Amino acid sequence: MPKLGAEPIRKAALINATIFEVGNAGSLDVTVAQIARRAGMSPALAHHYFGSKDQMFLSAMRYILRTYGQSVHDGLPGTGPRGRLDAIIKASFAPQNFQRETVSAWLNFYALSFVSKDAARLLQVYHRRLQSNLIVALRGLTDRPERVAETLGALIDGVYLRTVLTQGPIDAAAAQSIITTYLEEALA
Amino acid sequence: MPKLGAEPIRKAALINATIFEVGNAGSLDVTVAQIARRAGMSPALAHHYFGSKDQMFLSAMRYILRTYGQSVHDGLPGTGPRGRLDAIIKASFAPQNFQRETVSAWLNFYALSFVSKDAARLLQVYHRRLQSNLIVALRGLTDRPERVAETLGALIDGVYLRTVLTQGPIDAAAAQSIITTYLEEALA
DNA sequence: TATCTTTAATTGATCAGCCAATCAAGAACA
DNA sequence: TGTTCTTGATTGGCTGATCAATTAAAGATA
Repeated sequence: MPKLGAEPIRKAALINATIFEVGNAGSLDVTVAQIARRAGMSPALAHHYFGSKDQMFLSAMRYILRTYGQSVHDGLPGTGPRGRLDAIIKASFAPQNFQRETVSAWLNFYALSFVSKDAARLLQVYHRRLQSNLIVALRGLTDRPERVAETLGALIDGVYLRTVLTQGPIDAAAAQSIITTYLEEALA
Repeated sequence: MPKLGAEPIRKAALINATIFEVGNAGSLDVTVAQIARRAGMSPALAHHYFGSKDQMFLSAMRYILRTYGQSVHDGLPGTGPRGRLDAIIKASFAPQNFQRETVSAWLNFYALSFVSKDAARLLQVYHRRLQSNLIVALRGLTDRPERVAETLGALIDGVYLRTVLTQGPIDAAAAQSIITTYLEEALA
C-alpha cells in the first residue's frame, strides 16, 4: 500500500523508535530489527531509508540537537539581556529534555562522538551556538561575558546530568534554582 | 600451563581490555571475543572468570569508580578545609581521568545506569561519597555547605564533560581555573 | 624420591540464534 | 508505464554462552 510521501513519515517514525530503543537499552547495542519493529515496519525498509544503522543513529542525534536548539530559539526574543538568559535556561530544563529516552540517547551520542567524526561535528555545532547565545545574553550583565558563559554552560550540563541521574522523581525547579543562585552571585 | 593465581591477573587484564574496547568503540556494542582477544585470552576464559558480558561491564565500572574514589581519598588529608577542597578538585582533574577510553567508558556507564539497577546503585554510592566529602570540606568556609557542594559537584561534572568533549588538546589547567574562580565568588 | 590425587587454568568445538545488509519481486498509486 | 513503497528470502558471518577435555601445577602418600 504505497501511499506517496511515506518517506518523511517513515523516517520520523524510525528516528523516534531509535531514540526509544537506545534509551530503553541504555546503550547503542540495539538492532535495526528492534528499531524497525518498534516503528512498525520491516528491517529492510529501515535500511532502505537510512542506508545503514550508523546513519540512523546520526539522524536521531541530529533530531535531538535540532529539537533542543529550536526550543531555545523559540523562547529567545525575550525582554532584555536577563530575559534572554532566562529563556535559555528555561529551555534547557524543559520537561521534554527530561524524558528518560532522550537523555539516555543524548549520553550515548556524547560517548559516540569520541569516535565518530560526524557525531563530533554535530555536537560541536550545537555547542558553539549555545555558547554564543549565552555570551550575547551576558553582555551588559557582566564585564566578562565569555568567562561567565563558560561556567554557566558547564553548570547547566552538570546540573542537568545530576538531576537526571539521581533516582526518584525529577525536580526541574530545584535544578533551575541552582543555576539562578549561581547567576546572582556571578552577576552581582 | 596453569600458573596458579592467574585469576586476579586475568580479571585485571579483562577489565582493562573492556574499558579500552568500550572506549574505542564509543559504545557498549563490543563483543566478548573482542575484549578477550585484546586481553590475550580466549572468549571462553573471559566467560569463565566473569560469567557474563554484563558482569564484565559492571566490574569495569566498579574499577573506574574505585580508582577515582581512591585518588580523591589519597589526596584528602590536606591541610585545613581549603586544602581538602583543593585535593578533591585536583583529583577530579588528574591526567588519568582524562584518558579517552576511561571517559568514554564512564559516559557509557552513565547511560547504562538508566537501565541497569546494579549500575545505578554503583553510581549512587560513588556520588554520595563525593558529595559528602565536599560538604565536609566546605564546612567552615561557608554557611551553606550543602548548597555550595551541590553546585560545585555539578560544576565539576559539567566542566569535566566539556573539557573532554571539546576537540583538540585537553587543557586541564583551564578547567580547574573555572572551578576555582567559582569558588572564590561563592566563598567570598 | 616417586607416584598418585586433586585442583586451577585454559581452550577448541559447538550451539542455537541473531546480526546488518542486499536484492529481487510484488503491490499500489500517478 | 513508471515510480514509490514494501517486504520475504537470503547472505555470510558473528553472537554469547556452555562443556568436555587437556595441561600443569600443588599436595599427599608411601
